[in-house]
Amino acid sequence: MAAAKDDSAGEDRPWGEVAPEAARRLLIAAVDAFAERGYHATTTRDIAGRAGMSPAALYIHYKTKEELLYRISRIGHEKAVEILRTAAEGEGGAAERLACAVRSFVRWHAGQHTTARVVQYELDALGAESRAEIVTLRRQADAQVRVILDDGVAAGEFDVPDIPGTTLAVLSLCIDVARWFNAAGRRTPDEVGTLYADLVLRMVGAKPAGG
Amino acid sequence: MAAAKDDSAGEDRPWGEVAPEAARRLLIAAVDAFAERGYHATTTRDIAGRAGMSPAALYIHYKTKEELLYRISRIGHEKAVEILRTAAEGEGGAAERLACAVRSFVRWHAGQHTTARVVQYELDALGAESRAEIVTLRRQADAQVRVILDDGVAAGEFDVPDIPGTTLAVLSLCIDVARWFNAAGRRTPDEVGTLYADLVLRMVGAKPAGG
DNA sequence: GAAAGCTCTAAGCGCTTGCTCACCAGCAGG
DNA sequence: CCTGCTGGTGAGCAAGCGCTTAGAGCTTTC
Repeated sequence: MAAAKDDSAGEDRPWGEVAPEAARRLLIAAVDAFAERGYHATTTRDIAGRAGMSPAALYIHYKTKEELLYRISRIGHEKAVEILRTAAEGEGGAAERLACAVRSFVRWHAGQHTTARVVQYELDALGAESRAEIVTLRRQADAQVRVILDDGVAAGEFDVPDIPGTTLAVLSLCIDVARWFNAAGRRTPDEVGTLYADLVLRMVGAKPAGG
Repeated sequence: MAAAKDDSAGEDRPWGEVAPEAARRLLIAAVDAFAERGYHATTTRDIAGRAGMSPAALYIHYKTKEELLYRISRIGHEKAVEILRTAAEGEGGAAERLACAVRSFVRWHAGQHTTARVVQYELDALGAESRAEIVTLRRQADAQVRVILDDGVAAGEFDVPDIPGTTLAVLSLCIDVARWFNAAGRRTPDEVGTLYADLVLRMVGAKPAGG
């Protein structure tokens, strides 16, 4: 059980790619605020305040409040697609790749649940153009899981009567982790990932060993 | 497969219990608006407008905008608990009851997805007291599913290593239907309910027939 | 060492928000 | 015909919103 490359959810640090330090601080502040209170309930004053700056400073680095959300959403979705692609293109049987995909995807949604919450639930606060762009990324994520299921069924490893429906369910299950995680706080992201990988293998009727 | 009483998601009409006609119209308008744009992005003028009334009329029937959300959330959660309890207390084996619970819970989340979206995703727009009250209802919903899983494991019908975790996953899967349903619109609530009931039975390792 | 360029701030503009208040139509009871 | 009640309206208030603008401090450039 070490074929499909696993780790990819843990990067150096969450928002390293955001360029000027002040812009990065603002973006992180925005993620926290959006996750905590929602996009519309968050004020630009709140974001700037959390970043230790005046309200006007925000507009030096971002044109609008919405651009902040867009940036967050875009980077987050790219990360999500990357996680799933890494798993889908990994080595090993379909079951291993599916387990790996679910494990790392869930681990990300749990560990970075504040980011994930913004990414997954504030999508329609975006304008039409930005949203369309993000939806494209989302479809790429779907496709990764779909491919694994197709492979598994073709290889006789899985028993899945409804592949599109099951794809949807698997992704849905993983995504919803962002909603409830840390409400109780009893489980680690790793534990949830392992549990969910097991549940999903059962959902697709994976043969316990070798197929 | 007719033991556990099934239907309970379809009532006479959605908000029949809301007393004066104008209050009901306002509440329905609020559900639509909250589901469409989110609680914070919805204005009282928008709600009143959808109900064909002036902004001030809202305050004859509800003290604040938050009270509207509270009323919606309360009634919705009561409905959810009722659906799960009906299934949990039905006759038949654990597998039948679990399938029934998932089927009717999912059918509600899909069919009434606009209500369900408000109920499930706008919870923390509520004040502390209201939220606490709703959280109690939510725990009751959890308990219903938990009981079915306990029964199934005790009877040897299910194979579930982690009962609390699986309970969480089952509910999570059902709830997230409210998020994605009708985005595409290819499936009926019934179809999704049936698919999900099957997936959940696999998750708990239910013996295909008789146990 | 003055000019130019960034980053950031204090102050505030125009607008929208949740909510209120003075008032009014329709309809019962006498 | 007046009275009182219920359920509605139009106008508008105080507060808070996203965002702008004039200018201050600090480097960098020549």
